[in-house]
Amino acid sequence: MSDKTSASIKSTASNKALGRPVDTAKSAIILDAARHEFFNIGFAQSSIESIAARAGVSKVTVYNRFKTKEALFAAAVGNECAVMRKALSVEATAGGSIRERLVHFGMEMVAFLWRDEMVRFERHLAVEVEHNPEIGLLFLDAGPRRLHQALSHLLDEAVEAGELQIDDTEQAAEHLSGMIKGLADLERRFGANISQAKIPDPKAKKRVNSAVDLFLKSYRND
Amino acid sequence: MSDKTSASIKSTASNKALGRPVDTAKSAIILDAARHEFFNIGFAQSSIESIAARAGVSKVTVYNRFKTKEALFAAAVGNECAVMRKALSVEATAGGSIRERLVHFGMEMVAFLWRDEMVRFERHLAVEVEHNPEIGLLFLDAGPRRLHQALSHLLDEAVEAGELQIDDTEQAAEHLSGMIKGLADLERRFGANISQAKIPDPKAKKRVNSAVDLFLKSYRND
DNA sequence: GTTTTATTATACGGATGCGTTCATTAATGT
DNA sequence: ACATTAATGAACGCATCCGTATAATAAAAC
Repeated sequence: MSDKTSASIKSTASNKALGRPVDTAKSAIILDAARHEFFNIGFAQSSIESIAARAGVSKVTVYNRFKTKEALFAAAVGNECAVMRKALSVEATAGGSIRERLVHFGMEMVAFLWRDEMVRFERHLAVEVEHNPEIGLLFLDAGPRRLHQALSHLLDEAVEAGELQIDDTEQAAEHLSGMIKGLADLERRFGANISQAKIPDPKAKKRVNSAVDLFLKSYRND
Repeated sequence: MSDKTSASIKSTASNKALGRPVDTAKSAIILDAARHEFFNIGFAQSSIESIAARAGVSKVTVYNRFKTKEALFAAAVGNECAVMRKALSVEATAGGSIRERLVHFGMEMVAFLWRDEMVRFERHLAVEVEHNPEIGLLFLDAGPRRLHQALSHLLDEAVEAGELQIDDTEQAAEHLSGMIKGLADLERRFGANISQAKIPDPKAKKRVNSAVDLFLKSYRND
């Protein structure tokens, strides 16, 4: 992807490229501007010109880094997914009782999903998946599947520690995360503007707690 | 909405309107064509001209019935929601054991949600909600909230019949439907093309059954 | 200075599409 | 026949925007 540094095969041992060097910082700035436009007003409504303007960059520069508008969109999605990966990898659930750990996981998950940017990202991404299925898989691998693995792993550890008794931890993880999202997930995606209340979802605490209750009532080892 | 029949206040007792009558069938045809375009390729990608062509109608006729493109979209959404209401009202869950009834409900729900048209409808609707929150509420009232009420009602009846013991049936309904959708809901929205397998979701049966199992393990009255 | 490359500003060709206008034709009544 | 309204077809003004091209400027090495 970045083989522009070794410009010519016949070049001498001098690694330095000739002429004005590429401003590497600009790519990230462009991607950030693209993220802002694409996931706030959508792919079709966004224009390369406005993205370039927001990035403080010429339109031609954008085209020099990204072949086409769709390529820029795909790159922006990839970038967001990379950010998501990082955010989800820090999420090492701390100690406490199994109930506390599960509730903590659930509340973290809700807080993560109910963010305004996340809602908009999901919305605009879902539409473009129809036109470009790869970006959908990119997101699934970076977000949901990763979260699911993390929860499954948490359950596995609890099973090994003798706290829970579960045959199929992956199935159990799917059930728990499904309950945590619940009907509220639809309200999140189709309901009135999200970012009006400070708390992402006022009923989240109750929902997560009762979900964990129901979960533990069956799986707790006692 | 249809006060064009009583054209003039000063008109005589003759109810019949003057001149060529409006072809009332055309509105439905236009809405159907609009549905096809809007929910397959999206609002921005759809053009009034192509919708009119698909409907076998002049572009001007479309503008005569619907003031603007956005109004046409909103009307198409309303129409789809009306269809959804009808489809969901027929869903009188038949008899059988409580387990059978819940599994039946779950499988019907999955079959309904996993349809290709439903997936695309959700996708394209969710994006436009950002620009027009009303249509989101229209959908929520016609679909998810209605489904939730139906399930809650089913649970209420089972509680009254002594089959289940539940404090908060609405919360319980939310948990059950959440488990039924599970992680697969995300695969549905962001995964590879849906309509390749005949069965909507190959793991649906297992997921629904285990969800009902977990549900009944806590709430069954025995 | 010169050379080389990156970047900008500007303009262009080509296409699309909304919403409107106008003249014409079609379908009803009287 | 006539009057009246619906609907069509075609064109228009206006705007947006992708992707490209061109001339000028900026930043580095020599």
